[in-house]
Amino acid sequence: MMDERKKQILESIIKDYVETAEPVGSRAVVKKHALKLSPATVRNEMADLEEMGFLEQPHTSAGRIPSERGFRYYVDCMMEKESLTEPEAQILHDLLLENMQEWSTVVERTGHFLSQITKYPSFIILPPFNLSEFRYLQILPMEPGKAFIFLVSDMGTIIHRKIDIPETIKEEDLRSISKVFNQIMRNRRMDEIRKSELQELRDTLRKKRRVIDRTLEALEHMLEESGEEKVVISGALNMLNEPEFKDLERIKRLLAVMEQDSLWKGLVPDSISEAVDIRIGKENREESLQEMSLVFTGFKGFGDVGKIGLMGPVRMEYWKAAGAIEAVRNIVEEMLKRL
Amino acid sequence: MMDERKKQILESIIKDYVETAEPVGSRAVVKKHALKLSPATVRNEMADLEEMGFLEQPHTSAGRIPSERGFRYYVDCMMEKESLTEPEAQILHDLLLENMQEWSTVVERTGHFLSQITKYPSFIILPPFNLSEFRYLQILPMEPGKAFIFLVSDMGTIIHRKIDIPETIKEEDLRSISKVFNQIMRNRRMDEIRKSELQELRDTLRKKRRVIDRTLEALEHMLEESGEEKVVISGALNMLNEPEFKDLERIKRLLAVMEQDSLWKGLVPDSISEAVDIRIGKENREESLQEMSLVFTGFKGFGDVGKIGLMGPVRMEYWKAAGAIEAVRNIVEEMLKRL
DNA sequence: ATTAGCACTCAACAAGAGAGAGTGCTAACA
DNA sequence: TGTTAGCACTCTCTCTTGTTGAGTGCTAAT
Repeated sequence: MMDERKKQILESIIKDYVETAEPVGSRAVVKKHALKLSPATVRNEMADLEEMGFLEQPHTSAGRIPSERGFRYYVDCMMEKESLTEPEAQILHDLLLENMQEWSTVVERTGHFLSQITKYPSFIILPPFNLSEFRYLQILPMEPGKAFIFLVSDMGTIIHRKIDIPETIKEEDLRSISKVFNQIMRNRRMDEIRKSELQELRDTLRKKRRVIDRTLEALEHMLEESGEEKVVISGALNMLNEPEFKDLERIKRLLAVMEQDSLWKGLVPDSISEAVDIRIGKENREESLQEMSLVFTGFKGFGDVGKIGLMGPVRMEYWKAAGAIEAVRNIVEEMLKRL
Repeated sequence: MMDERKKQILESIIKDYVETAEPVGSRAVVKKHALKLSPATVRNEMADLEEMGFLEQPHTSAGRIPSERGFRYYVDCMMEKESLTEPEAQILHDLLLENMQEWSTVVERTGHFLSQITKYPSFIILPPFNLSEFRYLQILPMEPGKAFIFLVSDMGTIIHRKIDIPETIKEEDLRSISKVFNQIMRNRRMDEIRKSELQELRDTLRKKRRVIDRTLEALEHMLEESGEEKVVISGALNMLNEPEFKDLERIKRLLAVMEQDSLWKGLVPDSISEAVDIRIGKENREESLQEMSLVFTGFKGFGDVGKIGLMGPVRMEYWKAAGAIEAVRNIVEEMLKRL
């Protein structure tokens, strides 16, 4: 059914179409790839491929373009990921393993890197904070009557919040309160720390009621607030260079999609890991994503998985994107392990 | 030269043009404002206004549109700021004075609010951290061999950094080190803390050399890094609804401008305060901003001034924008004072 | 000083005429 | 039987042309 020659022709058409964004005709296929066939033969094959659903015609007398099913077949059965070039890999390496002080800058740079080398917008979805491990809580006095609570996770992420405290309380007291909190909570996963336990704490430290109440309040608040995945999109502008987004309505839709965090958060974590997941056009559940493709994968870290990926038009260089994503995933995971 | 009637006509044209984005003709001016004049008379006046440089014609036989000078004249001599409506003011009030736990969310919400009610993208430029007052430094031990430095400013902004420490050192020691740092640095402005003083510190605490060296290193690093203004842009998408940005090239330029932080940082702080500053089209120094207008003002806070503003097409509702900016500036300043 | 009238200009839109690219089919060919 | 040349046909794209309508500037009348 799908003999070698058909494959070759399909590949030709895909490569050509991805590059030019124009329907490709039988003549072009022969020329570009120096086939020892006449256009007429290729036409017959193309008719077959169309019947199989791998190609389609925008109108009777244009060339063919690959259908989404065509891309899917190519991706599944023929594609080979294109790994990063030597210099690209080097840059990535330097970028991440060099100066990894702040987690937020790492994310920023990684996203930047991805969109730079692929020319597609990248997205990174960080897992919710409350699934990480708790490491440390500290209450620090500030000006009279005020204190800061710091909550530190294993990854070095920090959230903090201001609370009111009685002016009479001493730094010593705050320290001992912190200590008790820490005994219970140290190295627990954030989402395991349930309200019942917090209640228990409240009993243990009955004496310093005021401070403790405030702390617990703040803590609950922090845990709630932080239970959100964070979405970082980089290089959104790249998408505007793709000819499919030359019309205003689409651009608006596209940019609206990118601003809508909730949409990304719902991205199913299909990929248990390892594999790079590819969603082509209508394969995306979310309607607003159905005019583009996603290439993404999960990465282990933070005790949970985050997601990292690229988006592009359906006509995207899946091989390059998949290669880049894979490389970045590996290095990020390695980095997180070392930490 | 600029009699009452001319003003009235100029205003008509501006209002009309701002609303429709179409050149407005003599007929329209008469109709819309029920003037007791014939189109012909208005035409004569318009010819005068054009000669004065306040109007221009896209081509011989279209209506007139206000020139940038025309807008400038209007803004300077005729415009009245339009204050927020009662419900708008209420929302703003609730938004800011309600839940002001985290400074970053305040900024986010303020920007959001501005762009929501005006339909223009808003920008907020936060002053560099190192111009705020220093409040507190704390070194906290983490896992063996690691510690966190926290640096807290008067505004509650926090920066932190991980450092390596000898495993042998005790929490006690860290605390005493923190204490010495605090004695020197407490309530100083960040930019006053010079390297010479840090050197002095190093001498005082000669014993715990290793930790102190690391701390100082990190501190220097933090002070350097934090010396940046931060730019937050909100509601960028709104701009795409303006008909002047219906063409792709402009959109790209526009979005590129918004991504380019450095550009905003260079925005001269012309406004000593109080006044709302308006830059119309080519009045902007930066070339990439010359196809749009800015309405902004400084706000005192953080011991320095930040900037807050709106951007729009030259054909923008300056009256509304100026009113909104003023209102927001006032309430933000009040908020910062209370803190 | 204002206005009516009129010829003139120019962008925007629609219709029509090629041009060009690509197809599908048929018949010839190896 | 698979491949190829030839050819009529289809459809988009582009360029041209004509038409319409809004708006102007000028002149002469009020």
